[in-house]
Amino acid sequence: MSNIAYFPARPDPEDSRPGKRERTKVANRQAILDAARAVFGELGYETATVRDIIRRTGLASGTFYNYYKSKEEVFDALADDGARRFRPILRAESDKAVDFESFLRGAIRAYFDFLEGEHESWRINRPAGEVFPHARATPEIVAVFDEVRDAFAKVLEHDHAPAVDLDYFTAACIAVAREVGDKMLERRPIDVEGAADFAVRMILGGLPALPRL
Amino acid sequence: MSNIAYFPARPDPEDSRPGKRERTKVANRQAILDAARAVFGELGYETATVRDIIRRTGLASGTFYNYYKSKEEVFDALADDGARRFRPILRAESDKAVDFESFLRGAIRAYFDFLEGEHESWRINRPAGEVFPHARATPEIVAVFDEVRDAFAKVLEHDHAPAVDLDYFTAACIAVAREVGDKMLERRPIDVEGAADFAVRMILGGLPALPRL
DNA sequence: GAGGCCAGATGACGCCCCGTCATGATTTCA
DNA sequence: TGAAATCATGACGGGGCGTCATCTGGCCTC
Repeated sequence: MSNIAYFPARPDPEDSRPGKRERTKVANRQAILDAARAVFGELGYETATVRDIIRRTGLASGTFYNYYKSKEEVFDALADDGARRFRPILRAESDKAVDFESFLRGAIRAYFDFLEGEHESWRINRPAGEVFPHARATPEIVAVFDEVRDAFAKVLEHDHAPAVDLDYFTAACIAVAREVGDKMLERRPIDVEGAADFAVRMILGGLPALPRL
Repeated sequence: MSNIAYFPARPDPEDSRPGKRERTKVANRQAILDAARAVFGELGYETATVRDIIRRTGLASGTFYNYYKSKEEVFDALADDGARRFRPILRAESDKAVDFESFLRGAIRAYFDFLEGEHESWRINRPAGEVFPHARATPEIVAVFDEVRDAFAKVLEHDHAPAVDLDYFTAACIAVAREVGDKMLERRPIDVEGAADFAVRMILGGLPALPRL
């Protein structure tokens, strides 16, 4: 019975983690998010139920509602999460860009790379014809949109480009990126470079033709 | 008791309409469609229930299922209906177009006019934040997309324009039109001409810059 | 380390919507 | 006119939803 390392319940003194209470809360929230991603991937958003999600976590049904109000809210949280992870990437592109073209190319390339990565964790075994609702305007998503518009404004001004309708232009660019990105994911092999080139050229060519304000 | 006009149950001999059975069927189907449009407009797609729709028609709940399998199917029917009404308009533009620019301008202008018209019958009193699911790929919608792509192919070839990635290009054009169209509807006053000009110029400018196949 | 407190996990419950189906009413046909 | 076909009806079983009274166990105080 020497004093070898055997510390049944001794708390680690340098463990400055929050208490167990807080930790399980974080873990539960994450577990629900993970389960939701899997269930949405397998059953599709429409078919999936709150019970399907919570069942996969092993938690009780009531527990779900301690974290999210509804299936819709978990979905938004997932979308928000994606936007939150993408934001710094976008910001980096915006910082290193020297003109509109380099920013646009960098941002679209980054978005398509991001799409390809995310793609894996979502499109698992989705029933044919099932479709995700278009992501709603969660705070983070709105922030990304705003950031794109602001970056456009800044870079275009720096280029001494003529003023255009920024709202229309931003919306149109995001629409092109989203749609071409979607189509890109449906092709085999996935050609990020080609798709990005297409979107960039289309936008870049369209810009000088736009009506001036 | 002369033979004045008193024909209790005499069928109109020159009435070549289908039998009563068929007529009420058509009427019911239409009533459900109308009710659905109104209910979706007032409550939003998510909130609305099959019962909300059928209640407005005065029919029994079971009757709904003699016509549509679900709320989703009525929604698709409404979307399909819109596409079916738009198709001849698009076709007319395609027929009278002499080159890509005139076709594009005509088609987008027609779409935006159509949007502005439809707008009225839908966006009545929608709760804030509520959103319609993106229209699913119903047969008529797919047909419209195909028609756009085919018209693009025909007109571009006629212009001796260099070959581009038609799938990407069509998707991108539709995306631009849809997004700019949406934004157009949010502005007051609604400026169809301005929005159409924006979309047309953007696409027209982008086209020559696209990568050649 | 004993005791009390309270955040939060639990799952049974009532509610409502869903889709079905046996029934009856009405039209059509012979 | 009577039989058959069609279809509107609304009651019903099933199931997901969101709540809530209850309980569990972490945390804090002495």
